[in-house]
Amino acid sequence: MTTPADAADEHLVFREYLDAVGLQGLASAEAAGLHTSEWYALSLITREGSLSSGELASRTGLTTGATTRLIDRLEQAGYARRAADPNDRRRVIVEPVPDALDRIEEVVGPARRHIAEILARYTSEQRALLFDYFRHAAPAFRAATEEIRTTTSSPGGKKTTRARSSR
Amino acid sequence: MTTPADAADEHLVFREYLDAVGLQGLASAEAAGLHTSEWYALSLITREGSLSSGELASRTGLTTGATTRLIDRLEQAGYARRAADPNDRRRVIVEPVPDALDRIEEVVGPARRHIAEILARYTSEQRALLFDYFRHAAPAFRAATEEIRTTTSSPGGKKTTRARSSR
DNA sequence: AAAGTTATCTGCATGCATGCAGATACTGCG
DNA sequence: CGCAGTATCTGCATGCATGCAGATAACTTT
Repeated sequence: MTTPADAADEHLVFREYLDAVGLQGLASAEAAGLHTSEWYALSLITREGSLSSGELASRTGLTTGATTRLIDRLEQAGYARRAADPNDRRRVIVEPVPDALDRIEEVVGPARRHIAEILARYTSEQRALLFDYFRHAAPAFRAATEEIRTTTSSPGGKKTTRARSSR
Repeated sequence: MTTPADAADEHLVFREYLDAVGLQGLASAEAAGLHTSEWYALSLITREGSLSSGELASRTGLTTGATTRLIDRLEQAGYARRAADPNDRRRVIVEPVPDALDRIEEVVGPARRHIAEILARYTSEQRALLFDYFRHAAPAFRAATEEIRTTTSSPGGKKTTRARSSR
């Protein structure tokens, strides 16, 4: 039965929470040597298992050229690797390097430890509820991310540096 | 009574949650036209109320020169403004522009809406618990951020472009 | 009031992600 | 087999955040 004052408070609390988590993510990414595009791409190929270069381009919203360089960086950093598509030798399949995810786990370590301390003060039932929230919130955040990205980026359509059919 | 299997599951769930939230933050920042340093700086001055240019430099880990440009960008984007320090006319005090925070609220809107849907499915008591978590987790994430930043950045000490006293 | 110290700003250079356009390699259809 | 379409890569150019070092202004001490 939240009173209006509580509602405003909840608003602020959530705002600060988002800010803090986002900042932590940013710091982790920086520590891992990952920029926005790289993190996004790595998250994509990790969740999908693997993606072709072109698919990665359209999902990230980058041109195919920029995506090639993006894959170069991910590969050089050891987070991903190129593989050949047996059915179509033009295509390049990008997949995450398993060990690399452990390296990311390292940079996320501080956050995990600090949060573990917080979680330790709750009962098992309460923890279960929190993890239930985490489980449901993750897709919600991903949906929000997509919404933001599609709203922001020009809907005109990506230049994909395709062979110019005109002429 | 979490079984080992559950523990591993919790690990993964939390990992995905962090990834999703971080990505959302990244997308929001991009939509707001804020880069890492800018977001961090804006978060700092918002929480502190105001900060001098030099303090901002040391807190962000940037040189004073880079901080000047950082403030330029924040000011031009309308997120912050410069104010004079009445006690020391050399100093520049940076403070957030109140209205600007509303603009950030906009880009965070999608996340807030999606999460609101999730939260709506819990009881008041459960929501209270979740917000209790948010309240405690925010400082924990900030601590983790500091830990990551200080661990990563070279501990040698920042070049602050100060008058080189040494010779 | 002169000298030294401190706070911020500015010019220059660098590194880097990205877009664009052409190049290359491969597929599939006729 | 040849040709059109497709997937990825590469060279060039651009924009931008940052570091570095000097410049400027203001405070502090004696």
